[in-house]
Amino acid sequence: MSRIPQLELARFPPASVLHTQLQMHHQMLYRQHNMTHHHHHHRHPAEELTNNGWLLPPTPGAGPTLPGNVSVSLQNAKLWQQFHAETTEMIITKLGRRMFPSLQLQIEGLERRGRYCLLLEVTPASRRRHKYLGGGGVNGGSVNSGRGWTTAGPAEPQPHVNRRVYLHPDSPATGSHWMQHPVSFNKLKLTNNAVDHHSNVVLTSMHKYIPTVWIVRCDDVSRLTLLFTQPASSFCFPETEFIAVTAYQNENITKLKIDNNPFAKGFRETGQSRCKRKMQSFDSSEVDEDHLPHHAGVREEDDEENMSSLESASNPLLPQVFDEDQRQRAKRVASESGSFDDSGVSSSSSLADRISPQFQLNSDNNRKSSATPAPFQPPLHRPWIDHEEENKENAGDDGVATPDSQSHLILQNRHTTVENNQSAWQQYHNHHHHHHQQQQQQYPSFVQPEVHHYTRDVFSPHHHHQQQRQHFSPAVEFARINQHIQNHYQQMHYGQLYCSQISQLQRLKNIAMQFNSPRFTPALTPRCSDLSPPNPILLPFSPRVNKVAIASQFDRHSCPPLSSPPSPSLSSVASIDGSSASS
Amino acid sequence: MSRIPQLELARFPPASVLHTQLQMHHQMLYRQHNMTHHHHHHRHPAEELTNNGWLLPPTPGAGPTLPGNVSVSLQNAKLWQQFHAETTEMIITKLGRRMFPSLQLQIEGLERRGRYCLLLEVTPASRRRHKYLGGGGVNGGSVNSGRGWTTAGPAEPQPHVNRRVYLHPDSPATGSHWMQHPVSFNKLKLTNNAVDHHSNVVLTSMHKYIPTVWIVRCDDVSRLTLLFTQPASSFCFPETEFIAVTAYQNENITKLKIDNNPFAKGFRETGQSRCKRKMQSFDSSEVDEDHLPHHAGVREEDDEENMSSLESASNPLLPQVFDEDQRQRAKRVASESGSFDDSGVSSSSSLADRISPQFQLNSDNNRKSSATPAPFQPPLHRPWIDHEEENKENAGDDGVATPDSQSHLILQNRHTTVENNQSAWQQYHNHHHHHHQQQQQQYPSFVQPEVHHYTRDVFSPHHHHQQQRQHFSPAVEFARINQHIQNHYQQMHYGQLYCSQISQLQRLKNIAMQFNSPRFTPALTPRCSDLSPPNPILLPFSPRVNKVAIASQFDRHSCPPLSSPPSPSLSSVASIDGSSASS
DNA sequence: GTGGTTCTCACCTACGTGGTAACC
DNA sequence: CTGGTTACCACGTAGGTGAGAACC
Repeated sequence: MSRIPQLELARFPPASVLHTQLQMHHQMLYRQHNMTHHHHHHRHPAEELTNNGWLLPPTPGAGPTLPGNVSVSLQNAKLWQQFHAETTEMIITKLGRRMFPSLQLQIEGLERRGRYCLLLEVTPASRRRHKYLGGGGVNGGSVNSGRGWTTAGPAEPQPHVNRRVYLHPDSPATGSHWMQHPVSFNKLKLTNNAVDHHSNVVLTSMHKYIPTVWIVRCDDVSRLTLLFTQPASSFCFPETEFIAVTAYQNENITKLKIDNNPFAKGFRETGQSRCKRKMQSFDSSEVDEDHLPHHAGVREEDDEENMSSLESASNPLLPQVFDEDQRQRAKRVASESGSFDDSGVSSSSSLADRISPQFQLNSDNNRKSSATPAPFQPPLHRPWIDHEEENKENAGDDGVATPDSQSHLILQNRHTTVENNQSAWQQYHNHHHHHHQQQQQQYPSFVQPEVHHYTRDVFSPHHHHQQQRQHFSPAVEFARINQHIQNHYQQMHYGQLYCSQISQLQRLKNIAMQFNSPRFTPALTPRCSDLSPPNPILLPFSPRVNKVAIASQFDRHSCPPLSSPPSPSLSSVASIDGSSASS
Repeated sequence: MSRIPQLELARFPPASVLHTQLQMHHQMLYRQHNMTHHHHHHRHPAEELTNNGWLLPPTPGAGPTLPGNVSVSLQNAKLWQQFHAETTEMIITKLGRRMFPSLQLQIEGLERRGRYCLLLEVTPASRRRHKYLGGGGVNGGSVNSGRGWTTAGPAEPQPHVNRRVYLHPDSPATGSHWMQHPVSFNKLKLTNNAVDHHSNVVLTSMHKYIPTVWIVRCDDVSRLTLLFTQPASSFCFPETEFIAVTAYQNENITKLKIDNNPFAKGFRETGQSRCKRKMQSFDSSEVDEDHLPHHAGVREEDDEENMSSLESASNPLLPQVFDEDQRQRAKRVASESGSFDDSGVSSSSSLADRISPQFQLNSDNNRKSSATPAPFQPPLHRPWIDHEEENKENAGDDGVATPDSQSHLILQNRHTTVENNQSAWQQYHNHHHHHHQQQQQQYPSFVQPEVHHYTRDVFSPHHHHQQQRQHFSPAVEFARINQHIQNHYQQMHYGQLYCSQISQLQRLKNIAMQFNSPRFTPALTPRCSDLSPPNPILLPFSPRVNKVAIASQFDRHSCPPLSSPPSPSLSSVASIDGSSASS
């Protein structure tokens, strides 16, 4: 671990700076939800700042008052930071693969009797395609110069938001429910199957993403038809950024996964696994298939992680050892049948604290070596991208941000017509032809008209890397979510989604269709994710697993100042305090 | 199978005859939901028939109009009938055990956009305790005279309704959702743990029950506080009656379970199970532990059932063999991760049709032999029962039916005070002392005041065995359900229940508490379940697995005539038609 | 000892892992 | 050929079975 830091390319996206303005813009959008077609073509939401409506309380009768402070903290932040130090990778498969470090959040500040929906949007975190260099180790040798992630050309068009969003199965639930115990998103699955019918999040391989959690208040069920008038907050944690891959590139990531994911215990070196992992292959890449002893430095890590793996060993006497409440509390973190996942991990971290603190507590030291991304790689030859770009302009996108625009968050509102979407879909179809991806028979049913309207987004990746930020979601955000849910509902069954939510969002969808789909498409900062700040922003993270991370204000009446949004480093520092930091 | 029919005691409970009156009574209750305390002390609901309010349409603005016809059919009726021919037994354990033939229902007639809750209440189906004679086979011999289920004394006090009710995890959902695919209750678990915290259904061993499905309309979420004003229908299927046991008594039941439940494949004789089952022990009960060859007659059954077991063998190529939609449809019946369960069984039935039709199609022929129950067994010495009966009267129960009253359905409304419930709880506590059941440390927390009000019922078993019947649930029915849900919600977590439901029912609970818990406690017909009719009422069942069973009208404005409720045999005959029979 | 309950076990389903090789 | 994707596999976790012994 301490041997390769300067080769790893851990990236810390700087936060988008005008998040507060976006927030205001959203609020204004909500006030204008008069079911009539209206369009905003402001390239800069700063134009909306003169609207002082956002300082007013909610429209009378629009719902109960908001809670004062809502804070979200990443329970398994330490584990995420370990992965982030190596540039997290997440496997995506056709049938869907879970994220291994799953988002496990401790939520505070909600109204106990209020009702909320929790959503996780996997937001594109880079405008660039990514590439791993020197992955296999063509020649044996401990130097491994040039290994790491670089960028390669512009990003491919991303699936629409409603294909990248996941509604927490408990939604909607009371604030008491969400705050009672950590909320786990471990059931979420990532896929690269564009026609996925399982409500999995559809991503593109070799692209960078960051999970974004949405908390949407939907308290008064009698007012669910006006759900988009309800406030919502979004939270994301920089250390949860990851690159979607179909096969692991960095073997250190593989090692971390094996040593921390209980489902991968079969590959741990402690156990009698059928085939020893291909780890420690940096000295001899062709002979490593045997049970070669490895260097002492690497063994240190193995030992500590093997120790941690013991933490999640199954104990058949558990039901007898613990009393009922304890069992439930333990199961609570594991989230139903979802394996120990990170709960075993969190305990493993505390165990490893005692054994090898330099790995657990000095992850920032390791992270100081993350550097040297190549901001402008020659783009790969992907003609469908160029083709896409051409037609994108033909589709009448009037709010698309320029590729290298500053980190302004731009609201984009288009006249979304069936024709436009059809052409976009056709391009998508061609794109798949280029990629030789499967052309499945479900595809025609997927292009049914109602799916048309909200299933394709012509490359407008969202990006809001700020912690401690909140804003209100526009109507179409939920219309897309609804579409996603609707697909899932009709295709899936007794699974993770529940019709209560569907029925509620169905109404919203109908309204939002009259709304004619204004878009929420903030532009990206130029290579926001490809340029790592010299000072790692994760440094101030607390060493404790619990109550690490992010806190956020959640009060409409006391929004942060518009003119001076906190810098990324500031918001990261605020996360040190653990809860309800006000900066 | 054809060798032992005269020894089996399959029972077919005659339907309660005054179900229609109960229906009217319920409707009247709904009109009186004025949030004030009001009490009905009518021992015979016939007194309510003069109230013509039930013929009126719903109170204006009380909700959308009802759908015309709602029909529910038992998808896996054939499997249930196989078990019912041997008197179905269900294992109950401390931690909860699934029902093996689980209720899998095809629902029709709902409004696609309407919202409904589905609940399963495991209703006591007998006033008697039950006992199996000659279970182990004390002496080897193929005669086995006297084997079978008999009754032994009165039933023990039953857990309260809210401990015997299970909310389908999908609730609430749209009619479209419920009708889109069969609804499976395979996640339901039965327990004998009176202090169960897992929302399992609490039953008493050696007692007879029948599952009752409730469909409750909760369409307008803005009116959920008046949920009990919404209409509800209940359906039950006589062949789903079962006796709760802690260990199987009838080895033929064991055989059926092993041969049809995929999770019990390890005990099938086809496979190389570690220990061959103790089946075919009727000729040599002490030597049967070995791999004895058995009679040809029995082998016929084994062959057909082993063949059927092949149907549910796992196919690793399934994702490739089926397309996406087919895979989902197949998984749909299996209900998420709930094993093949009866879906493999339904196919096995069709397979067995070709091989041994006399077992599949002529189950009524087998059933003609079910007979000779002992209607008046000398009651066992169970002093806590007598103690319970004594205090039951002291508790001020003015609406309790006499033990041998006719099959009138009696609505019981009591001044439910905390004192009364406390005494009832104390008796329950004593009862458990007598039985040497576990006194767990959760017990004190379970007796918290709010739990007090709705968790104890002083022996008022419900009984409505009619098919094709529908009635409206009173407020307290849902208050109890809500209590059940509330317990589950606080004790469980990411599991089967969802806070949407809890939040909605929480409001109802608060209202229902002002309502002061009127009770819905129809009396039982004398030995309704212990006396089998000479002609098996299951005879008219359709041989097809799909669309067998029950249909029911669901229209407030066209209720069945009051004076002449259909006889049990009539309603059973109506089930032949498969759908929307009008008796 | 009897009758019923509980615990443990081997065996199964279901599914989450990364490795591997085939595939394109 | 390269680089990325896919299918399959052994090996885990998690949990649903009845048998059988232990228990009361």
